[in-house]
Amino acid sequence: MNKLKISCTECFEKSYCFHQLNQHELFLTNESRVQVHYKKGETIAKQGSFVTHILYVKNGTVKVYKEFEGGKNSLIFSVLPEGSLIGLSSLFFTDKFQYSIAALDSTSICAIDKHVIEQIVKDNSNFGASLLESLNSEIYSIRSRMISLTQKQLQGKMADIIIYLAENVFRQDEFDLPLSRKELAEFGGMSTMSVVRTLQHFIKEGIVEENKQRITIKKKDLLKKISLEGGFAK
Amino acid sequence: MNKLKISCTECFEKSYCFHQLNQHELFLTNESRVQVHYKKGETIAKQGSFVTHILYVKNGTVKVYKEFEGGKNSLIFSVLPEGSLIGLSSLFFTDKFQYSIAALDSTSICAIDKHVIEQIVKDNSNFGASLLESLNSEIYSIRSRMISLTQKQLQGKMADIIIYLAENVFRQDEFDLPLSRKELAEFGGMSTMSVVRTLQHFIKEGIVEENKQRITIKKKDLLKKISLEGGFAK
DNA sequence: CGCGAGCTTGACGTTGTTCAACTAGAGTGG
DNA sequence: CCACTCTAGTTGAACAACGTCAAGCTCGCG
Repeated sequence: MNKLKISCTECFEKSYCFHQLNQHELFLTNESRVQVHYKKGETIAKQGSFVTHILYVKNGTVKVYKEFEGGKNSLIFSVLPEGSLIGLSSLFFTDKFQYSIAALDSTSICAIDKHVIEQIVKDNSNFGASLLESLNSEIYSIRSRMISLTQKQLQGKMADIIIYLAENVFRQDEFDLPLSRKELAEFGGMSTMSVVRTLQHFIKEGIVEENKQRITIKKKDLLKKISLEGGFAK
Repeated sequence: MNKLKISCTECFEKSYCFHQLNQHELFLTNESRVQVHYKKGETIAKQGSFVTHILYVKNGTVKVYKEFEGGKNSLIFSVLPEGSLIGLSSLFFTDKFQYSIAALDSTSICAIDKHVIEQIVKDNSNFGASLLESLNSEIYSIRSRMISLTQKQLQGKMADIIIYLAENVFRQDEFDLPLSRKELAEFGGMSTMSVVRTLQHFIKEGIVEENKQRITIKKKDLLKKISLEGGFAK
């Protein structure tokens, strides 16, 4: 039991929100906690099903996405690295997942009972405040993506995606791309073909390199410039 | 003083979050409260300036929008009716407005000191919980708009805008349109010309009527169908 | 009565998608 | 170890959607 508690404490080191919890509260979350492992590509949560738990990405990478009728295309809202919490946006709001979640890599998830979290919010207002901060950061991020998707041309969107992955997900300019061309398209609100062409263009220009799955950003300044100018570069 | 307190209580009747406040807390908000009136078209807050207050729309209608370099075009994130709170998404997060706010109608705003609100969050966790609910509702709404703007064609987007205004802003199928064609375009992520054409098409089909500024939805089912099918109707 | 801003319309150009054919590489079974 | 297949990626050409340009219109207002 004590061992579990320590484990839970370590688990939350990467998540700022949980720094607000005291020992007792960590004990409660730990009590209600279940850890599950997913392989690349597996569905973690399905849009429409019940949200009984808040999910913590212990390690791995996941995508949050909306599925549409017909089943073919989707819209990926976010790609999240380890240390992320999923489902906060259902707190006090809905008991159904509005979106689906899938593993992009081999991924470990800790599931914590949603009611336990909601109860802690009511007991510990600092925790609530830090959740507010976290959600506001999420709102800011969604709106930024919305600007990218609605105001920019292909090259600008593509640049934004690469910058997003480098800065928010992997935190370095070289990383293994966990998304297929099709998924990149669903992330950028464009067609698969356009992703291919735009990426190919970036590679030919020496802006990025691709080696197997490994992406290296070679000209970050130029990439940022393309992002700003929406793709009208030159 | 007592009179002011009553006024503040009434003022918040439309805003669910403030139901959580006790008499003392309502007194505090009231103490720090300033009421300002804006004419149609006036800027209430400017992107980049300091957020010192949370704004409550006492009456009127406002738009929240992102301005871009060059100054010509913008992206309207939301159109908010009376009873809305603006600036919640800056709580515990940023001290600058990320976006601008302007009056679409003759509008009265109550400004409440942000630090007072943040303090109340720390004292009253029910208030925090209800803010979480409110923000989560906002996240849901932003994502819905994101889907509309990225996945649908002109007709689908236009249908979504009309439905949004009817259901979320005016709460009836007949209302005075507070947005110019240009603003509708900025709301739908499309060009002014496309707004004109699409609206005109809807009018010719008898889906909506326009009389002066007054919009009347005549075939709501068809409008919803167009929204669902993304504009590929028929 | 004339002016100007917002609205409308058509013709045209650009951007990005679709379709279809082709290629490369990974996994499978003989 | 080699076909064999299957999927993901690539490429070009035709096409559709949407934006841009330019001109004319309407209506409120001085």
